[in-house]
Amino acid sequence: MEFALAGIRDIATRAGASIATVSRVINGSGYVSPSMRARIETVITEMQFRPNAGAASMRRGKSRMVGVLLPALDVKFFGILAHVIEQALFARGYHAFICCSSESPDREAEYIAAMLAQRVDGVIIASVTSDTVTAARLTAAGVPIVAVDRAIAGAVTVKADHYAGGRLMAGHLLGLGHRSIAVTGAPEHSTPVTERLAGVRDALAAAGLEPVAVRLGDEHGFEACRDLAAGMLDDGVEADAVIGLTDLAAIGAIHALHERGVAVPQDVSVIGFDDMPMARYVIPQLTTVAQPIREIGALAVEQIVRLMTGEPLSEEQPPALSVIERGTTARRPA
Amino acid sequence: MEFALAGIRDIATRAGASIATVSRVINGSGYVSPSMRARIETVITEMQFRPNAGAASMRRGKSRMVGVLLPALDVKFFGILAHVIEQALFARGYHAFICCSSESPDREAEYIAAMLAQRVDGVIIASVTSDTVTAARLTAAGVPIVAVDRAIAGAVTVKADHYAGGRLMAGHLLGLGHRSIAVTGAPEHSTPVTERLAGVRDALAAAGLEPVAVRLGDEHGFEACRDLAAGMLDDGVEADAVIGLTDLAAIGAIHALHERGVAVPQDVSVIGFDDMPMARYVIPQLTTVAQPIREIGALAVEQIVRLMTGEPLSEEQPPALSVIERGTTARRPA
DNA sequence: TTGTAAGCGTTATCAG
DNA sequence: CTGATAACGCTTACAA
Repeated sequence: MEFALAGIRDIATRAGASIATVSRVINGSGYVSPSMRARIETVITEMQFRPNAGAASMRRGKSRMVGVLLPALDVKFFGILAHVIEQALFARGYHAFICCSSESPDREAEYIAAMLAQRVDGVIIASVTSDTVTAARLTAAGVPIVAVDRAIAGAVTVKADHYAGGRLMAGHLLGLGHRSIAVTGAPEHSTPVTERLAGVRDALAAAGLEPVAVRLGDEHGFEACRDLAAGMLDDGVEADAVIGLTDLAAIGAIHALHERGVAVPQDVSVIGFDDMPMARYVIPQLTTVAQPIREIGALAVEQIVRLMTGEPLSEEQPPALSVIERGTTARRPA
Repeated sequence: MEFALAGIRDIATRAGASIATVSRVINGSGYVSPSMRARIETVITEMQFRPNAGAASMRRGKSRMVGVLLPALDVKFFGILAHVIEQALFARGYHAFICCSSESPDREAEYIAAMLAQRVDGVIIASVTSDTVTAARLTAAGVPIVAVDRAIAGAVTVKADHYAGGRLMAGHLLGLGHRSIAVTGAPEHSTPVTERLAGVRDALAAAGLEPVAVRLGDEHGFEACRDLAAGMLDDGVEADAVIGLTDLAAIGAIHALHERGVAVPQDVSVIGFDDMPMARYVIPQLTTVAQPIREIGALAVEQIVRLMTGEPLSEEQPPALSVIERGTTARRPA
């Protein structure tokens, strides 16, 4: 015996009130006498009543739901980001509609359509494509949007300064006396990765240097990253330090190095980027540049909420990146 | 100049048709003459029309949305699970409403309420509490439910056989000649962890043994796991092998061991559980018991869809667990 | 302080 | 083959 969820009418009848009054107590709007309110509240809990969000949204023109479109959830970085955003949204009374584009532009477009259909009040997105069209689609519909981690031209963007992060990685190695620096990273077409690389190149150039090798790949899994570094090593590249454009790329490099009998950091230093938990799993633990991911998520939520409520944007910026010195970097052997 | 999204009426007027006809082409239901259909479709794309899902759901009594309630997204296991489930659901025409209970029963209840409000057609849940009340809440409302990873009494459950996994871990070590086996793991109150422990104990008992130590904790982060093992070692526990009830617990143990100058696997063997990507990050790579997480997610979706559509349940079971032998286990030194 | 009634944007049932 | 029209469950003026 399965019952349809109770409706506002059922509550009204059972409590001997009108649906308007019930609505008032649900939303805490307008006056309701204490006795009436008590009676209605009792019935509501008795009948396990939950106002139909779809109906409310339709009537109200607001869904209190925000779309969150990320490339993946099974990639640690985005898993954390999704988690932070979801929790922050919830704390402010919004629900997250989380979707994974799987790095596919088509998929991304389909999800944008779904979000439009759900009448989300706003969207937080780490867009696969840096083109403006998906953003335009949303803005045309009057849906505010904030880009996270990956910028979108013309949209409010919350992200770390990956370029600066690149400079930090190179700078740290340079400060340790390294001069022959190789770079590996993936996925190749991700803008954050590209920006970090640019930072690395510029910092090196400022010292009159350039990378002894740069190896980028599309696959960003562990095996792929290790193979990327392995290929480089087997091609005879001689480096006294390697920069992983992500922590995983760095860890892959460590494995490739280890398999070839070169000691980290005694023979070669390795530095990563992100400071994901995995950075501490390897022995010695990975030196890396920490990205303030939780603050980024929180700020993205702050901005979308302001956009949705019409408040002025926050001037706040995510905290700067910083080098976390651990065990995989050392002064260049003399 | 921001426009409200177009409605079905706008389309109807602009195409010189009735809303009923427009509805027909949207849903592909009933007959519509080709010419009319073409005209309407043009207008729909021109105006970027997206039918309001809330309204449709209200009218239809089906939202094509399923709630997915997990303890977290920033824990790799659940990140992967969420990803798999989301993609599988999407492929079948459903949208996922993903929520994180953060291991809090109260939070879980709030999300159940939210899902009820969204009128989800079904729920997939890895429940924090093994009690039946949250499930009952859903079933009372006629919402089908499938439990994933963590069983719920009376509900369709899709999970690995953690108990068997525990036996596998112990069995592998026993087969290698180890006799003094210690166990660490977290979070302590998670049923999968508890079940694995039971499997370990039983397999050991069958060999006339019992763990030389069992250290469980609530925190399941890296530091916490390492400290757990460190405490055990510092208390003078002598083991020739340690079982990590999760990969992270195992990795924490490896670090604790390493810090104390004991070599893995020469002096002590270590085995984990889950076969998360992290198992391959450590050197040597972690021997572990692989859990068929993607298949579990896919099967959970299969079952909830059957429940929602009234089809009989699938008899299929998730594939069995298996030991992935890598570098952290070795025969007991003579 | 509470009730009546008019929608919100769809879908589905009838007629035509 | 197409068009009125009645719900669906709620919020919100406007009355009482």
